[in-house]
This record gives sequence, structure tokens and C-alpha cells, in this order.
Amino acid sequence: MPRRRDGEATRDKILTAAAEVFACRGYRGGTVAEIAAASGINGALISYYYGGKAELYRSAWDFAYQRAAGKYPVDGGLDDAAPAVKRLHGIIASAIARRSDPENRENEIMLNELSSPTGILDDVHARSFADLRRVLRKAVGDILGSGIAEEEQRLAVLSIFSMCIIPVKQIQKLEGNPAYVYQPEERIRHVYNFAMAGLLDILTGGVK
Amino acid sequence: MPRRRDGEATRDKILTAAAEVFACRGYRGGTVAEIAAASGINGALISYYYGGKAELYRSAWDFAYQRAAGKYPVDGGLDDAAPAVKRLHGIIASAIARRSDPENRENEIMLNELSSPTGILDDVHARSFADLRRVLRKAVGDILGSGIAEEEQRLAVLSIFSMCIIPVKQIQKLEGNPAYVYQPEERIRHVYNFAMAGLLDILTGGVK
DNA sequence: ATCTATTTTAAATAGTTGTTTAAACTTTGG
DNA sequence: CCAAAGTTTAAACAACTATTTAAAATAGAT
Repeated sequence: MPRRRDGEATRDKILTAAAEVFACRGYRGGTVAEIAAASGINGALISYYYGGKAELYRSAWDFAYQRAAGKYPVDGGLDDAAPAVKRLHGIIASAIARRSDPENRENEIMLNELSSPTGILDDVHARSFADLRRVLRKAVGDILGSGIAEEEQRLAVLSIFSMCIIPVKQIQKLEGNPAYVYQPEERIRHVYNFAMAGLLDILTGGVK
Repeated sequence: MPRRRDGEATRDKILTAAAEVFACRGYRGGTVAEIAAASGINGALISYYYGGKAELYRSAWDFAYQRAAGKYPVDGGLDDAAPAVKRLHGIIASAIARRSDPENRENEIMLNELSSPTGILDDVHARSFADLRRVLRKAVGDILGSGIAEEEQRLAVLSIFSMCIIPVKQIQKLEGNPAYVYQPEERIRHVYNFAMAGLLDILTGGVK
């Protein structure tokens, strides 16, 4: 047992600041000096506690990911026994809520990794996206059934997936109108209806 | 008139390499040394021709943007006189084709700007996204009519928008299956049908 | 109160970055 | 062929980066 344990508080401060800085500036853009300033600690402590910037990045992502995954389960909290349409709703609701949470830095870090991968998270960062696609694939498959071509099912999953992961906040920042903000609940309802209409259209052979 | 004009070829080589490097590594991650190596020129020429890295970045984006906007017009090549559903199809087709073109670096640069803005393109980089949303807003508005609430129309535009701009290539790179690739034509057809089904669902009051 | 493991600090370090400099080289009009 | 405008190069430069080092400070058990 360690004689002192005030280092734990320091580790947490670093982790929180690092997640925020890396989310905003990316891995290469976020400096250890900036993280040190944001957390009010000496930069040397980053090497002391985390060995280096790369390992801190990895820890910060894991920190953000664990928190988000616990708060917003990718399956929406419904198991495989639930009806497929209920599952689909749960998945969409959880995904959108997860990406609407202003305290969740996981989204922004993932977006950075997507646009310019660092290689540091190569073994893990696909998880967040892959998990969502997997459960979506299952729910959509159960709704459409085996009568619909694999290709069409893939496309449907991709479309619903894209509505779930779009970074609304960042896109809205580009627009001139910051007054308007999307209400997550409204958007969940809309995306679910939109998706169900699309799936139903596929099932009934499309608009002729 | 300049006595020599072989500098123009050098400028082009730099611009092409810069667009590629910035697209893959982002502004902060892409070094002038890397751009110099990729274009086979001396790094000092970047300062000589473009004044510095920031101005080169701006030029590279403009280079990529102009090319993409010319090749894939945001309105799909149809003017306001065309029927709204035809326009919607044209917009979707052009947007997806634009983002499926492997030679087009504009997408990746925009994605980087979205996730960690540099401030260098603040006055222009919203254009690409904003243009797409504007024409989508018009087409969706004409299809739904004034009987549908503004909020609902916004949500529909956002959903269609998200299906158009999702970075398929990057996401697929994360997946374990690189064998499968989406055919742009198939995806255009699917997204159009999916979108139309969603809009129709809104028009008819939704699935009761 | 003292001792010691632990934590924090300031300074030094080595490497990388973008940029400047000054000289060498090349094209091209005369 | 000449000369000058334009182009390219290698080296030097200053600023910034992450990391290491060694000393100082601190908390907490004895």
C-alpha cells in the first residue's frame, strides 16, 4: 500500500484535461503544455504518471470511452429477446443521446481519429463504431428478414448508422445560426420514424 | 510578363502534394518536409511560393474545393424550375459521387476541419457544407410544403444531409472487411429511396 | 518529531518544426 | 553569348516540442 495517494487526484485532473484538449485540438495539435495548463499541473507529471504523451492519449480515450459506454449502452439496454423494432429504437436513442452529451469527449476524439488516424488507438478505436454497426446490422436483419438482399441490408445499416453518428454540434458551429439547437428527444423520434419508413419501403418493394 | 514561367509547374506539384498530405494527416500533422518530399521539391520553395504553411493550406483547400465544386455541382446540375423530387435526386447523386471520388481531397480536409478547426479556413470552409444544406432545405421544403412544421423539416434535412456526407471510406477502413466496397450508384439509389420514404412518411402523418 | 516513500518543481536536453538567408543555378529575351 | 529576372539549393536559424534530470517539497506512518 502506498504511503501517499494524492497522486490519484492528479491523475484524474490530467485525464480530464487531456480528454478535452485532445478532443478539441487532436493528438498532434494538443500539446502537453496545454494539457498541463488546463489541469493546473506541471508538464513533467505527464511523463511521470503516464510515461508520455502517447500513453496519456490512450488513457484519455479509454477514460472517455468507458464512461460513455457505461452511460449509453450501444444496444440501448435491450437484449436480443426484445422485438427488433424496439431494439432499433433503443439503439438509435442511445447512440444519439450519447453523441448529444456535452460532457462526452469520446465522439470528438473518435472523429479526429477517423479523419487523421494516429495509429495509437488502432487496436481499439474501431470498437465504438463497430459495436454500433453490429447491433444495427442485427436489428435491421431481423426487421427486413432474409428475403432482402445482403447488399440492400448493408446500405440500410449504413444510412441509419450515418444518421446516428453525424456530429451535429460541430456542423451547427459552422452554420451562422447558433440560436437553434436540436433537441435530442425530437431527433431520436424523427430518426426512428425516418429509418422505419425507409425499411418499410424496402420491405414493400419500394415506391413504384 | 515574367522572363521565366517554370515556377508554375512547381506550384502545381506543391499544391497537389499538399492537398494529399493535409487530407491524410491534417494541418498540424502534415509537415512541410513531408509535402516537399511528396512533391520532390525543396522545402524552402513552400515559403518562396506560398509565403508559409498556412497560406499553402488555404491554397490547397481552394484548389481541391474548386475542382470538386466544378465536377460535382451542389445542385446536381438542375435549376429551380425542375421538379423538387428530381432536384432532390440530383443533389443526393452529386453529393455522394463527390464524396466517392478517390481523387477528391476536399472531403478529407473538411472532415479534419470539422473535428479540429485550424482557424485558417474559418471564413470559407463552412461553404461546402452550407451549400449542400441550403439546396437540400429548398428541395425538402418544396416536397413537404408549408403544412409541415419547421422543426420537422430541419430534422429531415439533417437526416438526408448526414446520409450524403458520411465518410464511407474512412469508416470502412476501420472495419475488418476491406473486400467489400459500396458502389456509388447503388448507394445513390438507396439513399434517394430511403429519403423519399422518410419524407412521404412525414407527409402522410407517420406510421400510426 | 522524524523518517521515507511519494509527489512536485524548475531547469536542462534533444529533437523537430517552419522559415530565412545567401549563394548557386537556369531560363529567356536581347 | 550576355545579362538579368526568376528559380532552386543547402545551410543556418529561432521557436517550439516532449521528455529527462536532479533537487525540493510534502504527506503520512512510526
